[in-house]
Amino acid sequence: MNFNEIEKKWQNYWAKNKIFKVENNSKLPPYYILVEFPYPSGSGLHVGHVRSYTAQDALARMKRMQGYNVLYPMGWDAFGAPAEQYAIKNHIHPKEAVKENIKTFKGQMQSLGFSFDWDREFSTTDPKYYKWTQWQFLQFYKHGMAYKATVPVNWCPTCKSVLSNEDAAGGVCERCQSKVVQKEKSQWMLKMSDYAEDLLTGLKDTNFAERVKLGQINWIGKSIGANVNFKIDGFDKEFVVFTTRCDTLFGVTYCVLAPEHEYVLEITKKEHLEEVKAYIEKCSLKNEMERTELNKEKTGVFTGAYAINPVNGKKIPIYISDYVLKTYGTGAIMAVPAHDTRDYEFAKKFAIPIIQVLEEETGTKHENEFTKNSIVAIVHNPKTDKYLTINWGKNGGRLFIGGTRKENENALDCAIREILEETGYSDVLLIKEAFKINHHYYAYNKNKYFNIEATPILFELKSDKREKQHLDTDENFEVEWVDKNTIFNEMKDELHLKSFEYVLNPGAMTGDGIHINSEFLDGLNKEEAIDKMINWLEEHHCGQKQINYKMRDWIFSRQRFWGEPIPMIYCEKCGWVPMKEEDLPLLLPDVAEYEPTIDGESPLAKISDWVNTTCPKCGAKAKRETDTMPNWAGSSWYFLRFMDPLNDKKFASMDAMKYWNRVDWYNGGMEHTARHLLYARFWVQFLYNIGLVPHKEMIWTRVSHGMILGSDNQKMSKSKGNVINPDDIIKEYGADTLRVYEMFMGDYCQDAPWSTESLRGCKRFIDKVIRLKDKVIPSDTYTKELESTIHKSIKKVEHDTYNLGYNTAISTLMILVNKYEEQPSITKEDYHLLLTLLNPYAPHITEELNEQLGYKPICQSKWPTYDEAKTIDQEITIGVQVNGKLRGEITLSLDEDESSVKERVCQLENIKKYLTDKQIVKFIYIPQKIVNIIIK
RNA sequence: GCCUAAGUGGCGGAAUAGGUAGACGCACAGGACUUAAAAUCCUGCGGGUGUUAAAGCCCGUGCCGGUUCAAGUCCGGCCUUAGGCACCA
Repeated sequence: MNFNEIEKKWQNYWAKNKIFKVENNSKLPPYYILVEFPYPSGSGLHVGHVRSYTAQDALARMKRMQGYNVLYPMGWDAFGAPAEQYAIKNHIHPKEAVKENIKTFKGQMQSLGFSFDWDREFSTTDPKYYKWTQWQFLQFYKHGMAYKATVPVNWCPTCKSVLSNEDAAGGVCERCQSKVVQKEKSQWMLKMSDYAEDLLTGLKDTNFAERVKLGQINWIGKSIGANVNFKIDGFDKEFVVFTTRCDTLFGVTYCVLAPEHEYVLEITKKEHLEEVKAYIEKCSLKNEMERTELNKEKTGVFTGAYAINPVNGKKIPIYISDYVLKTYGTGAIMAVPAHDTRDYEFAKKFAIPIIQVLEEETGTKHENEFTKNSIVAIVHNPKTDKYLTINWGKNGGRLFIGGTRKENENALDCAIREILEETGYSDVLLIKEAFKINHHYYAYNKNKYFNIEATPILFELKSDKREKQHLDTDENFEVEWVDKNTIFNEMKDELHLKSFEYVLNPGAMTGDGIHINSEFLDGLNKEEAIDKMINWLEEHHCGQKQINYKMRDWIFSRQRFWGEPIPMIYCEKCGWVPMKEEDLPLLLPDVAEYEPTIDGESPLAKISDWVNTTCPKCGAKAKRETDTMPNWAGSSWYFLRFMDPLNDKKFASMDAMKYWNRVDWYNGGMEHTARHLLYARFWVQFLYNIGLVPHKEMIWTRVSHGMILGSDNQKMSKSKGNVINPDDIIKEYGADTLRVYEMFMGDYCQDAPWSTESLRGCKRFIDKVIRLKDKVIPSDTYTKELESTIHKSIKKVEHDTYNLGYNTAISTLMILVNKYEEQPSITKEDYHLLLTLLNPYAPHITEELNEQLGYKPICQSKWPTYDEAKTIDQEITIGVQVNGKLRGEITLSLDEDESSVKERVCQLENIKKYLTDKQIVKFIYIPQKIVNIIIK
């Protein structure tokens, strides 16, 4: 019998006997394994799907054998743009296309032997399913969580269509290459922002990987700060800015409004109006990512208007610039160029003043410090690219020129004077003055602690003109020109090094420090100053503490045909009225045209029979909402439906959900770990709050798998011709080989390129397993020589299958097979054990061989147990190092004490020669790990 | 640009909590079996040095630096690649 027949045979056995069908009221402990249900595209199952389904299938099969009631369901996420595009192109109804694709997908999945409970299958496009998606939308609406709002969207004027940022990349429509504009559109929104805090705190009730949690945290983007009110000079108006750095308010030198800010045109002075309008026009062509790119040249225009800084009454200019977004914060910012990178660049470009209000602190603070102002002068010679230093040798090392400012002397004069006095150079040109540094140090010659405010100043040497130095008697140093590397290698002084860094890398000072030029904040650090400033703002009624989230409300409308219709009706008199729940589902009409209308409305808008209806409230003529839901809607709660898929009274009964408890293990692609997961959690939390699900978090562990790339290390795509079709592989090598290979190919969480050669290696492995059958002798115990290996293998395969170590589980099995091969014969029990361990990965061939031995089917048997005592070796070989270098190895018994180990180690030939004439400083023995002898 | 990962032989990748780097597999080379090929089996396989052969020695986990008796693993800085960045799903 060939492998294709064997596979068919067992697939039929599983299906006929409903082996994988699960009941909701089992006495066995429940275990819910979920893989993201696929989007059934026209191109069929991808080898990437096979990877994650196999991995979770192995887990499901093992868990079942371990006595769990395992729910491992599968369904179809079939609404969305690709199906619609496919339908338009091929002149076939999306419903038909989806039906066909599902058939293909399901057939492929069955040919791989996945142990899904097919009795729970559904598609998001089934009216019986989307009825509940619509019903849940109505709950959002009824609880004030769904509302209409006008939001900007990418709009292609040629295609008359809304575009994603991806399709509008570079400001050009992907399909027709015309310029994309931003257009305001009225859309249904879900108030996800209300759940920002809950979505953050809920993470502690999950077992998501740390990086998955971080993804969620960053998407939510919580920042604590303040809203500050700025009055507009000459207007009876004020605007609000959100800032996380209200401690820097004294350093504000301008403000920026988003180009779309409502006040812009009103406050702009006549002579600036034209320029401002042109700028707004230009911004409307850019999408958000282009606007906020940090390394792009800053642009903006002055409005001619001024705002009043509430802390000191200073007038500051108001600009508009595209780096400020209307959708984040309040759509307006205060700019502190000294302490914000983007503001710094903007200020430099527009020659706006920069006021330092925070000084970085270096050195260590001490009691009874003397204070003074000083400079660090750095002189660069452009001809030689060297810097002027003074070298104190042993008495202080290499430094730049430093000095104390005399009374009424400014930093620049001081620096020039000190350069002359200490080095004699007199012809220097000021390049720049960097931010001041607050430095603490101890002066040995004066036996005093100092706290100085130092200004780093960069000069360029104009000529070699040099006068006589004016040195004090204790100033005993060499004047030396050195290059950059020498400075980094030899200069140890923190202040001088920091000064060098400041003058070399211009930019804002964004770190912590102590405040200066800030009246009541002077001397405080960042955190203290933020608290104090918030209090001050609240006391003076010009601002208050504010928590801000980057996460925005969910735009829930799509102007497309192939999605769940939004069950809302617009009545001239009553406004938006929800459909009656008993009238659900609101079915998608059968039509032949799915193209959007010329004004960008959903195709549904053209179907007047469908659109025109009556108001559920007053009975007057009314119109249906013609937008549909996004693809994310159906996938936000499907895992709940799997718990109770046939329920026609509820989306899922509380009893069923309580039995299954939650998703124990959720597997999906890396690309879904941020958004899909967040939407699903939001949806569940809402349902929880209105009492419809048992937990606030219904997903416990989330795992993300890596992609399978083409053999050229590129993403598989038709155009690159590197696509592998699982059907071809199954036909030529068998489903078991494909499954084993995909589990063996690499770290499950990392991308891995396809290799047909490696696949053949896995085929050879399976052939070896088959050949082992010829060595089987009848006996019901393990072969003595294999016992330890067998127990270790059970332990490792079990552990690895549960901990994403599928590749090492397979390699353990390969090692086990190699060990079996070394034996002259193996027992029936040895062989049965191997087949059982391999079964989750290669379920068909193992069942077949197992049956030939006369055992009952593995899928109806128990997982083997191991004896911990038999997994521990009585002797272990460890490495012996001398001074950390491996010089030999030694085999020790577990209970050997350190002195005996030491004695034996020192007798080793290769160790002895290192020990002669040397003294053992330290003898390190870490049992079961290493011996390290430190000698001198 | 921002966020999150990853970088180890010719290749895919192993390495529990810092303890013998390269498990397992692929490719390759040599040999056995065969009229021959395939299949199978045996041996070798990071680089250098050394030797009749070996032992041994030196270097080696993207780059630069640090901590430690000991670093692929921890810390600081950089480079490269991949994924996400709100209408692809």
